[in-house]
Amino acid sequence: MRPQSPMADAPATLNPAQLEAVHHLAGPCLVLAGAGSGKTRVITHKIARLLQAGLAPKRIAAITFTNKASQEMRERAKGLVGPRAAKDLVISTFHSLGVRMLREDGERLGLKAQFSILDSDDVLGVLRDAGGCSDNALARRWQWTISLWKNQGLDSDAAALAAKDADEQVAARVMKLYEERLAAYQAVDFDDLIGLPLKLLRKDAEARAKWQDAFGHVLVDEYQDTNAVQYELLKALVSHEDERKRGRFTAVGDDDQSIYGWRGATIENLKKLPTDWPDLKVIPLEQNYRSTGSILRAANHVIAGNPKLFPKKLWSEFGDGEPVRLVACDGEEHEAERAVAFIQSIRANGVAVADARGGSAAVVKWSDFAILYRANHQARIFEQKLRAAQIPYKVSGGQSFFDRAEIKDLCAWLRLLVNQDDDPAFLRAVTTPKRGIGHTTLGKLGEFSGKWKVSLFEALFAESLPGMLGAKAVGSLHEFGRYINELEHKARHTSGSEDAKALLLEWLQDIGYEQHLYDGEDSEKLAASRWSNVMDFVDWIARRCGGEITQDGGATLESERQTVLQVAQTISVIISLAERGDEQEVVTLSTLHASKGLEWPHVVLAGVNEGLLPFKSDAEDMTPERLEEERRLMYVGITRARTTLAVSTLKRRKKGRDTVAGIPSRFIAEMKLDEAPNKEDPRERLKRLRAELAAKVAAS
DNA sequence: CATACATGAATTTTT
DNA sequence: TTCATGTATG
Repeated sequence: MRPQSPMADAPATLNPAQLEAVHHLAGPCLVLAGAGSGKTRVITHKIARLLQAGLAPKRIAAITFTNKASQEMRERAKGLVGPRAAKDLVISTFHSLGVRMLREDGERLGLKAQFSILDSDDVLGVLRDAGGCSDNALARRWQWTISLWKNQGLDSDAAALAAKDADEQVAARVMKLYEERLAAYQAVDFDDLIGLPLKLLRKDAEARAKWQDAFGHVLVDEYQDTNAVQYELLKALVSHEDERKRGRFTAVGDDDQSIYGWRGATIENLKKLPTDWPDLKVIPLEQNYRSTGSILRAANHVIAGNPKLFPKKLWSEFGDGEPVRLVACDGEEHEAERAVAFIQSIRANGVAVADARGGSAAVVKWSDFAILYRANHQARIFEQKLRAAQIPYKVSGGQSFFDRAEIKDLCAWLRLLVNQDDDPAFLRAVTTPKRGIGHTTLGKLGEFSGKWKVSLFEALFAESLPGMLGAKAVGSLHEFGRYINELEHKARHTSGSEDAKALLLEWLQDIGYEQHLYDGEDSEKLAASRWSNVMDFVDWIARRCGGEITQDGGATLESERQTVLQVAQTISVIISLAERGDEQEVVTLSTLHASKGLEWPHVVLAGVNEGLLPFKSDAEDMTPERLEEERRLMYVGITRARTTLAVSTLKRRKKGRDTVAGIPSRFIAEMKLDEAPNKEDPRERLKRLRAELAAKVAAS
């Protein structure tokens, strides 16, 4: 899934610290996994070790924070222990584990088994309603405050006591009403998915015994991101009555990468661990398999400014590599231009600077680059400059419109119209919505197409097909084929936004897509939102057919009127580009937060200025704790880079209409770049690298 | 008075 | 980008 395999350069065997972590099975274990130290390897190998020790797969729980992380971990585990065992491993998020516990035993708390889960829009609605207010911003603040309280394990009564000011008093009163509504609706919010299972384990001895027995070992990834309630839940799960079965868990995390304090994560959970578990085994992983010496040194210097919870210092076997570059820019626009220039120059000189470790990366790909920044809005200018330079990019987090299931469904149809030999598109279209063509029929069809080297669509109309399949199956297939042909004909001759829209709506009507969405989702709301995406998609196509005028980075583009089929062709191109492998050949733009856990050969840290990083808000003043978290954010940013790191600051900054002086972030001085013992002349360096590369090539 | 459009400001994000 | 607020127009 990731652009780069995180452990591409890891040795085949585990290092001593990793081994120790993997083999410590009996008691509680805290693995302090520095950036790039092979944390996922430790977790998956430990899972394998537990299986080897005789634990059943379903008794091993590995808990992550995001579904994506879960999926990735299951994939990694599968590669190590095989698909069979991997299938039964309990690899899930805190929240989905909570859902499971509540679905099975929620009734013990008076929650019916089919309770509903409110998403954050639902919650906002309930809060607006309960608080009698139409101000979205206020309701959001309530939502925020209430969620933080719940993350600390407070209910509305406790919150009323904890409320610091008038605003919070109000929030606590709204929270009381909110709790009553949720109970009445038999609904829970995301925070309840942690809080209620904890309540269950505390209140109900039977359920406690059941769940404590369910898991023989619990592994928690990104432990530094846990909030108070999540830790209590973990504790409850592994606090078995039987002394010999207590504390069977492995927490894996890095206090230096704790960057989610603002949403309730607490480092207290790390501090508490040694006291709560006196037999805790603490294992630091300090060898880094990712970055060059210069980059690690800068990272270590920066993080040295924070008080130490557990001493830890990253080191690596790689050479110093290139020094960290410092780029002072004349405003945001200039910064973006410099970043683009940085990317282009490395790509052009790829061979020379490709890999300071003498790696074999002869070609530098767009996906080797990332531009990281503090706040989302900073992405805008970079997008503009990248577009101008014709460099493909993606903005992280921004889940592409085309990635949504409903849009992919419809794109499959459009691709099929454009190219009837597109077998994957055929398979998706023919089964979406279901039209009585199942895997048996498709299997036969596939067999046939394989034998005669024709596409599935061609196979459809083969004369010998009725001999292989039942009359009913052949009938459905022919009907589908006829419909595709008819649709293609119409699409070829329809243009103009009005007509295009009519055609598209007629098509959706014909295939019963709206009904399909409502049938497929158990939540009506979700189905409705999917349908509204579909309508956006239809409008988007229709606009394109009408020959609209678009603004793109200042340039006005007037497109011709297009037929529906022409637009479908454009879409097909976009899709096939996006689908070529999982790995998109594009530059990544990401916030520092969203970059955690990822890595790139070449990274630009942008906008490293006082006020932005560390971030200063008018509302809150800078406490030492907040500054420390900002420093960890800088640390996370630095440690994303493998070989080249450019840190850019603004000498001037736009603020409103006027430009103000930009002050470089204090973190820049903290990197102590001037202390870097890399005094090599750049030309000498280039020579040396060339020589090393030549030696490598000669050797292989 | 209501709607439309422009302007400006902006933490960070998952379930 | 989005979201909210302000101005101009009907």
